[in-house]
Amino acid sequence: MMEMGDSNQDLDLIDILWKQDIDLGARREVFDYNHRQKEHELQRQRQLEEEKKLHLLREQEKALLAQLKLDEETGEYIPHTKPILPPQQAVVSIEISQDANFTEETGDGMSFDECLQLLAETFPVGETENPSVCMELPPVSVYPSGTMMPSEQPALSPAVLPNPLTPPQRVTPDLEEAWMEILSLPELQCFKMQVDETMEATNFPIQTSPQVQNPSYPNNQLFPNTPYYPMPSASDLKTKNLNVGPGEFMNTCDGPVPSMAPSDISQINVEDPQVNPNFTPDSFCSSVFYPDTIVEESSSQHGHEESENVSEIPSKPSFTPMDLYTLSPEDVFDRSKRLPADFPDSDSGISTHSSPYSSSPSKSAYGGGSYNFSDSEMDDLDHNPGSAESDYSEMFSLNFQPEDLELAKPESEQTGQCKQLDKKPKQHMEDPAEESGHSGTPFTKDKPKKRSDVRLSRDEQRAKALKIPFTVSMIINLPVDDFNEMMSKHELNEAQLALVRDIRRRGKNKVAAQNCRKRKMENIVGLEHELDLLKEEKERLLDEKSKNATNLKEMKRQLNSLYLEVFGKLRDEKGNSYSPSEYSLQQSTDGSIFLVPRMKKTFKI
DNA sequence: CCTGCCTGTCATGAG
DNA sequence: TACTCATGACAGGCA
Repeated sequence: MMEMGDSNQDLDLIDILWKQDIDLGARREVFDYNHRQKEHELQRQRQLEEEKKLHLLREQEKALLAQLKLDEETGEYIPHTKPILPPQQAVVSIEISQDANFTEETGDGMSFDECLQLLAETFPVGETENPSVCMELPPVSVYPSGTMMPSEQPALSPAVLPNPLTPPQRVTPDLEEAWMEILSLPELQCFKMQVDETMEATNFPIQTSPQVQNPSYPNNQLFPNTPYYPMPSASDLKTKNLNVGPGEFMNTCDGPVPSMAPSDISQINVEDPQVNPNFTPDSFCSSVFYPDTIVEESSSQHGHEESENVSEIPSKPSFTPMDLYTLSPEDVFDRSKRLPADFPDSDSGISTHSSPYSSSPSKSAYGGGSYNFSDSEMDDLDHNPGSAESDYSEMFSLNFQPEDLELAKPESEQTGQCKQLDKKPKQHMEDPAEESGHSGTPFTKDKPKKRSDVRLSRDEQRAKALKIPFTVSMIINLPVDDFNEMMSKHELNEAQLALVRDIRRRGKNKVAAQNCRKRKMENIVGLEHELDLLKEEKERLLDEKSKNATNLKEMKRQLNSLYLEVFGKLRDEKGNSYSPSEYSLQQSTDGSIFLVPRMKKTFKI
């Protein structure tokens, strides 16, 4: 019912517009011809309206009967036991429901074929012999092929179209309005809605900003609202924008979708997903760098290990025999207390197990007693005056008391004490000459002492050999100022100074190397994780691209069908249809629709 | 004995 | 300028 009213209003409006065209000087014969068609059209519309009214009445009767119950005794229809609406109200409700259904159909739920069918029903003329489509569709202007507007021309304004021979018959504004109304009818709106839905379903960014639209194609003024497809070739885009005939629709799937529809359709701006700058930047960027978990783990690990160091730093040096050997107790205590606060080695955490803090004291007690001078650098010491070894056994008392060790070691180290104890025979095995009759077989299954421990002991032994009055841990880990202060308190010769500097350098470099390797491993792990994320992202994007391509193809197919449908309804003044191979529909900047001949190479003025 | 891994050390450049 | 740190390269130990 409402549809009928709208259609009638539209037809009346078109009629009025045509009458205005008469005033504007439209040719008489055209009007008369169209007027006859118009009357015929109105007659058909009335017939359809009557049929629909009859159908509606029948539906109402059915509905009423459905709400009544046949009284078997009297043979009469009586209302149902359940409350029902009064007949008049029921009719209204039925109408509403039907309207609702119709609205649904013309809305989102309407298929494209239904839209076309509605279009055909609303404009049934011009199907075969009836060329009265000119009544509904504006008498499109026919441009000579030579005036096909190349993209270089500023605009498709008929006023500036240069052809004195056959000046383009500009569609009058009223006719334009009628044309726009036709294109904006619900029958065509459904197509727009379908296009919108398709766009939304494909997650295409819809841009309406004029600055963004067609930024690289300033000459594309023939279709200013043409959806912007960042396609590889701009020139290709230009040419295809000018030729929007139906033949190109299916052949230009990679090209722009021509916009011969009203601007509301053409406002859709489709960007190539591959070029889409909005392509999940956040997630991607967040995945580019190390995951937070890794960073947190690393930092927490560092913090934890630093705390371990903090816990163990104060206790270690104070009970080292070297300290007792050279430093006064209060001096050692003060330095040890100061260590955790201003300990500069922020990356020392990685080497908890092998850092001088953990290894130096115990190794001094155990490994130090092994006299393992296998390192070539220690050869000189080996050949050196036995004072070194004697002093060593003297200072790092072989009669070491376990209680002292436990006091000197942090709890974390104490747990591995047995392991450390087991390493001692291994050192003896490494140097059979030093074996004192102990059988190494019972300890062979135990893990031998680490090289770092051996190296530490070497440095310690060297320091001991040169009578360096500091612990290796202090030499390595003291801040520069404290280290210099400590050095200044003792008169050291060149050899001692060089050794102290080497010990400090090697110790710090060892920790640095450990941290460097740890970071390298973390980088590898992080990159592997990032690689996995990127693979997943690639998979997802490929899937999305495939879906988008499918949707775009379907959309172009529908657009092509609609184009052909609309084009097929166009008639010239004689009622003949235009050939899609010779003409094409184009839209100018102001939304006007033109029927433009296709470019012919052999054009002559 | 060979090989791969781990670790320490050196050299070097950057801060 | 000295120092510290990071890192590649090399070598030794070990399974």
